[in-house]
Amino acid sequence: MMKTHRLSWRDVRDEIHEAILSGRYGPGDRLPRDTDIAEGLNCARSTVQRAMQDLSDSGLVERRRKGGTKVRSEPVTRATLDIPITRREVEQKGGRYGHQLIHSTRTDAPRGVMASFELTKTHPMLRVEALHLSDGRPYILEDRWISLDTVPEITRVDLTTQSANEWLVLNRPYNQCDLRFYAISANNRVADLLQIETGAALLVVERTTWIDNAPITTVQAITRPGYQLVTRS
Amino acid sequence: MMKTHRLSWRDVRDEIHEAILSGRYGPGDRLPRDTDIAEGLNCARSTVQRAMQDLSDSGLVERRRKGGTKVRSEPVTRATLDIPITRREVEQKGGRYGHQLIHSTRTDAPRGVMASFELTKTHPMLRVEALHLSDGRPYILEDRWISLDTVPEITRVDLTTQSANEWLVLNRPYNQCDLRFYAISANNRVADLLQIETGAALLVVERTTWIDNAPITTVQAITRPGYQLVTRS
DNA sequence: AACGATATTTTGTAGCGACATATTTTGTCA
DNA sequence: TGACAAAATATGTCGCTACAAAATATCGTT
Repeated sequence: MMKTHRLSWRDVRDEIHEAILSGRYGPGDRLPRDTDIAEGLNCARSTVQRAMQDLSDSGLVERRRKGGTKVRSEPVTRATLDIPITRREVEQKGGRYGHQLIHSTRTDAPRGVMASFELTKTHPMLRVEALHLSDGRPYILEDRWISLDTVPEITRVDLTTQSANEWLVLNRPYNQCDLRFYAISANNRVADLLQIETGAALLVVERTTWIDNAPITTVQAITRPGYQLVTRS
Repeated sequence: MMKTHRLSWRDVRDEIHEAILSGRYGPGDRLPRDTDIAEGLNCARSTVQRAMQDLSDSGLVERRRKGGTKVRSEPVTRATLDIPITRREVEQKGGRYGHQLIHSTRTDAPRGVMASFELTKTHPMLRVEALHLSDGRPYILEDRWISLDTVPEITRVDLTTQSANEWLVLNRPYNQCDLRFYAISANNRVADLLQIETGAALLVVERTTWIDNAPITTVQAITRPGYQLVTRS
């Protein structure tokens, strides 16, 4: 007796995925309900559920209670990025990490920073500018604002020894994180600090983090020319 | 009788997350095994499993069979990006979408394209340059290479009517996708096509897709100045 | 026909049990 | 001591059941 190999939820997922790719179900179409698919494939509904959840997470289908499962009519490319702490990133690429504090100042949040945090009232902050180095050469220039209300102890940290990036990641984990990526032209000051030509195109990674809706930090990381962000495999 | 509210896996996840944030478990520490946590919280192991899986997906902990669950010693920021088809993106922002074919040529893949696909042999391709417009103004300039082996029917598609971007996404779904982001300075040709100043800093999104390891397309999308990529909320 | 209450349907989630699988630890033998 | 085999252990997965929650469909009333 041929013992038919038990289906894994990945198999089920790929089966459904395949059915969509092959055009059996087009954008906007409704798929059969989980129990029917389960019966058709001879597996448990929980297996179909897991498969569907995965397809839903990856943006291929949309599920609604009672409404059933539909193929997304406007497909999206959904990608996941890993952004490690900078020291780790440099070391992973085989460089020797270093960092350099440029200055650290107490001041209230300006307009742009308040907007990043969605704040309405003035908020005391520590502004820290620092340079991350790889093999002694400038790698990333960061302009960071840290909430003194949420992270008062930052004033007692020696930011010349440990970068604010590293101290925060290790000591102040966050709940919520917004990222944005864009390009800028190096102005004279940035070019000088990064030791590059004025006007060079640079990728900027802006990150804002909160814990339980309380602002922690927002940072604008200006990368050196040629820097690339790549999705994880 | 106090009806103790049944714990959801999200509650369990948050509980564990909290335990890590509060420092009860530091980077590199091993967490108790699932069954013990389940007993401690008075829920089923499957609930803890789901919670742990989520924490593992979000990069906070690492799990290994027999090895147990450990708090990641090198934390990462993990973010998810949605990249819609360009027409959709323009319309969502309230613009009127248009596109314009610049040229379309049959030719073998050059070095860079072969590298993107990890190809070793020459490969026939269709190179398509096109401009996406928002309210009649240049929005994204794309330089695309399409595999004629994998997608031969592209030669019969009228790319002046429908953009290659849209036709491919709707007709040739992919299995695997690599993305990379970087910044470039507009050269004369790019500046001319996008109607901007030479030397402006532009964000580039490069995307390469496969189906079952067969190359489909690779595209370099050069965005107009000020363009930002934002993580989904 | 319009509205609101109620029933129905479909997905979402929790619990339990059983096995599968990967990895480490231990044990055995040369 | 080293190499290999076997046992132990923690997570991973599947099936099943029961119930919860959300969205839609239905029906009765005005």
